[in-house]
Amino acid sequence: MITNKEKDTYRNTKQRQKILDLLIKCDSHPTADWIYRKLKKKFRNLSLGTVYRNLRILKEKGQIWELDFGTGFSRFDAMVHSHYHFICSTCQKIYDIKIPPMKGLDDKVIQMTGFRILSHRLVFFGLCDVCKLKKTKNNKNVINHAT
Amino acid sequence: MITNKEKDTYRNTKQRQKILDLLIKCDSHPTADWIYRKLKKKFRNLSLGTVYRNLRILKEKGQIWELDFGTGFSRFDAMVHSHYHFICSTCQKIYDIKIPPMKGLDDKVIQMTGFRILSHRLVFFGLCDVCKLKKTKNNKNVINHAT
DNA sequence: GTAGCTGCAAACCGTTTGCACGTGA
DNA sequence: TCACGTGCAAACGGTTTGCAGCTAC
Repeated sequence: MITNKEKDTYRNTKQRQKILDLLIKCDSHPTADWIYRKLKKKFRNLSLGTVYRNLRILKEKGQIWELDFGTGFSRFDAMVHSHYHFICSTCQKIYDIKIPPMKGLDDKVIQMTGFRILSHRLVFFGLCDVCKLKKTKNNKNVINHAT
Repeated sequence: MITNKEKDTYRNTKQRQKILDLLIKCDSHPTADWIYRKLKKKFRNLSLGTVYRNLRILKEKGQIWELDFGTGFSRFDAMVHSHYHFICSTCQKIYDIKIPPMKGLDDKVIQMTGFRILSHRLVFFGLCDVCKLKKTKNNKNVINHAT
């Protein structure tokens, strides 16, 4: 089985560079469409298909991550060093959680399973500050609001 | 903000019961379509829309989980007690990882952020036994194969 | 020169939804 | 009784893809 990842004959195109630049610059986790609309302003005839194709290539090259939190669409992230995420179950905002990555976890699972573990992804769910405050004000009887 | 979760006037229908039974019985993580095709055999005029609607309701009632691993479609799981997952980056098979759930993690993030943390989800990526073996046999020069 | 890339638009496909009818409580 | 649920089919929307022309190397 040969994966695209092994290909290394990628060209340097303006479009791809702009997409990567944007992802590095902004510290949020944009969707493909957001990236498209943002770049479209300067790059008048950019197409959404190109954005998607390049996001896939950048992912294959290991320069970005694709994050899927079950919201129905992907988000992309250029912070390729390991970090974790928090999603507010109410406002859906995504925060980076800067716990030092737990390499020991991988080792634990390697021992248990014998599999080769390459990485892990850890996502916390709950209520962010703003929503927590709103909640206690407006609706004191609601206790559980997990996704 | 009122969520569907607060609703408790659900009826007991044959369809919903069958879907839950199936999810409890099978220890894999089926897709909506798999559930539909499985139940369709006995339940001749079951519709896919009904399966989706009931999966959403069961999720709202907290009886099942919806798992989204970025494969483009959701998987469902009736093991509602906390557990973790492993996905083989090559064959895409999903395994349950039976590490005791780390409640301490939530507390750590609560301290860091002040957010209310309700749960977390931990997914490991790598190569399962079978694919690991195939890989070392067929393609010794390929080192990295992370998703 | 040419393999890879782009813009465009249509196709794809998992999921949702509107509607008329059915059914559990 | 009647609000909730169902089957059916069409719509939705994020993503992919076929194609002809373009461009990095």
